[in-house]
Amino acid sequence: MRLNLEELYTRFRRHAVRLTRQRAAIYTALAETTSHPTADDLYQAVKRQHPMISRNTVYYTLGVLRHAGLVQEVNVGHEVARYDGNVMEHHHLICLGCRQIVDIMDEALNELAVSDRQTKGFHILGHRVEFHGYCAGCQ
Amino acid sequence: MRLNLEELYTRFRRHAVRLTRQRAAIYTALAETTSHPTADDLYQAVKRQHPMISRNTVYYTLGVLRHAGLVQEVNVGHEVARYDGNVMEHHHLICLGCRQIVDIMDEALNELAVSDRQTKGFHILGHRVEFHGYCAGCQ
DNA sequence: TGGCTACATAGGAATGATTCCTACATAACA
DNA sequence: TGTTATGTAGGAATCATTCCTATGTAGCCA
Repeated sequence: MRLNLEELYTRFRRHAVRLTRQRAAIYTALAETTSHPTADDLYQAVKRQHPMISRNTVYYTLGVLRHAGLVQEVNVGHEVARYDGNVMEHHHLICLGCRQIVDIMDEALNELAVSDRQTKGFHILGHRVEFHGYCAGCQ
Repeated sequence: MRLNLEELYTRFRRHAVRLTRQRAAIYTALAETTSHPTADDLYQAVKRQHPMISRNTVYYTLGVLRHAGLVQEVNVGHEVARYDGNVMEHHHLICLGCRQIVDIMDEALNELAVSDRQTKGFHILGHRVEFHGYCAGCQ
């Protein structure tokens, strides 16, 4: 997905996030990939255009974007945090071989619920599903 | 669930894990709670009986038990790793307030599958579901 | 359009869970 | 009971992430 400046400006404005060159670069890098990069992947990518950018800015920005709902954090087990520019409700396939993460858009999964007997008095707001296995290349 | 020594001995034997005082203490502490403690929680608990135990032993032992399938790691977002002595197939409720984790045993969740259109060539071996919300106390 | 001000950034230091290293101890088997 | 492979303690190292702070700048207002 290619993003132009107006679109970027509108999105940030809508979520009350101040737009800077660094933020534009970080968000664009993330929104244009489906590979669920780590903070450091993004730092390395953005550094090509912004050699002076600091890792701290990347972390701080990801935090801001996440709070604003422009970005999601995806965690595979206890590994390094990875990020997802796709904020529509969706779930993940995780390859146990190459650790790649693939999005699944599936209405049935989105509508999943726990049986009342099992909610243990919780007020449930959302859920996450991850499937583990081996991708075509790793089988 | 109370564990006696014979039972412990049988379980470890069955999974080809060498039994030591430290391992017995760590595994027992974990198997007798449903609170999904962290490695440090277990270290603190076990230290009462074994003042000389090292944190390293706790980490190393949890690794061994996990590989042997006697213990599971549970990860909530990007927080500290937590452990679960319940190795039957099950899923989790997570409280966004107090961060407690509650087990859900639910056949329907265990049998969840992705629609074929969505497997993207993956050979799927298992899945995890976590529900997020607020527990009775935190609402 | 220029100036103000609250918020961003860079860069380095600090944190803290986890892992690594290694000398000593001990469970399990013969 | 002795041997040996494996476990343990303790301290050092790692490394993703967060904290600190001086300087820079986006966005608003006159």
